[in-house]
Amino acid sequence: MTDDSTSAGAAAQPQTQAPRRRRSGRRHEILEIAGRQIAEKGYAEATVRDIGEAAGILSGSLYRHFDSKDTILEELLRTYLDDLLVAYEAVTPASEGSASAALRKLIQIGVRAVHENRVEVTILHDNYKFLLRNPRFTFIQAMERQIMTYWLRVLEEGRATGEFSRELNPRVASLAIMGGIETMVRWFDPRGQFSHEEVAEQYATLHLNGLTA
Amino acid sequence: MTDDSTSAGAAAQPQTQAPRRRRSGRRHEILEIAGRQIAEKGYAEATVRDIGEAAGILSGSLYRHFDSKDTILEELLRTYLDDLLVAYEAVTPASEGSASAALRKLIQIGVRAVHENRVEVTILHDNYKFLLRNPRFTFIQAMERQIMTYWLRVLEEGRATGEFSRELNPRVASLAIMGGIETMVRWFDPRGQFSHEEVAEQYATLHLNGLTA
DNA sequence: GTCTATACCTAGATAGAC
DNA sequence: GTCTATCTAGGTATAGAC
Repeated sequence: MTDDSTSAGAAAQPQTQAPRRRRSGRRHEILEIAGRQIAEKGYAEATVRDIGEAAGILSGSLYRHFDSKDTILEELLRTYLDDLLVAYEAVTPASEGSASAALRKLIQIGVRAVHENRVEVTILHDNYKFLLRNPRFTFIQAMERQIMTYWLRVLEEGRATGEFSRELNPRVASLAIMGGIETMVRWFDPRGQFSHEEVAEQYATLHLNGLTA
Repeated sequence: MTDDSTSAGAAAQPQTQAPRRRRSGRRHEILEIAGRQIAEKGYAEATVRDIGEAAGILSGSLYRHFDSKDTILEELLRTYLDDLLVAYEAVTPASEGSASAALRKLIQIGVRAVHENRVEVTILHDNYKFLLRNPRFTFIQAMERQIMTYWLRVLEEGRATGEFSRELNPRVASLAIMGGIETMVRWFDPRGQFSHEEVAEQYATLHLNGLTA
């Protein structure tokens, strides 16, 4: 079950034992290697033998670091989604200015995530059906629902103030925009014609023009 | 290889032997059942035993109808993409009116495909990585590239005539729009708040506003 | 913490009777 | 065209020596 809740109580914790974020070095290194393998080949297709080989050890040795292959995947995705949620959360108030400014930020965060966390976004995108059907990964749905609320809040506010068109349903518009961002993982090349900032700017132009009445 | 070119010539064809579209009934029925299984569970996860069971036969019996599991998948996707290409091809000239009208049609075709060919679109979306990495399915890339040229032609024409904004790169804009359409497979519910025609209309509104300068 | 060796399972596919 | 029975390959995971 790999339940890392601090059930035994934190009071009894001895001196130097960092309970979380142990960053054992090797463990973290293997996690990154595994992520690259899974992103490149797909979760089912990247075997534990592949991951072991890429890390310079045999598959059996992986199980000294992780309970199972699923554990590796879960750790990768949880870490990423935690950070993404924090980033989105910070922009949602939209207090500082217009809804347009807030939407621009949402788009920038999404596009940047594709660029900077390519491995995780790729894994999430390519294995979505598997992840949704697996009880172990239901946290993903919950976190994405949370992200959706941040988008909705911005679009609804823009619609309420008349900044955005009344014709457009906030949920449909959000999904249309987010879908376009997510599928970037399939074509975006950081060494191509456009940097990720430029792509974000184009997306923002397109959708802000599109939404404003 | 499944090469169905009419190499032997059509002249020597005997009377009642329909060479293509044999629609043997049972074969076609199994194909639809298999499609549903694969769309629901994922290609790797839908086993030949699952497919057989859903069809009321044992897995071994499937091989009287199809050479392999891959054959089933290939036939499903080829048929769908063939039809989709034809639909897109018909609209591309954009001769009849403005680029806006043409783009609206492209969007309608894409959205309608998600609705009417849900099984195939779902399979294509969920197993994209696998399909790209498998030499047997390279035809998919070729056909999608062809579809992309249709979109590009419309967006470039609109940009050339000044109908669409110069700031937007046609390829980036196409991908943003198409990505939003494709990911509909993950949320669109025909019995939900909006029909597929209404979703298409919203998408068209959003993106036509977004593109027009 | 890694290796050797292997258990155990499930997948796609096949042979031959009916 | 379906069933019975089974092969073979390759997957995750484990046990125990080093």
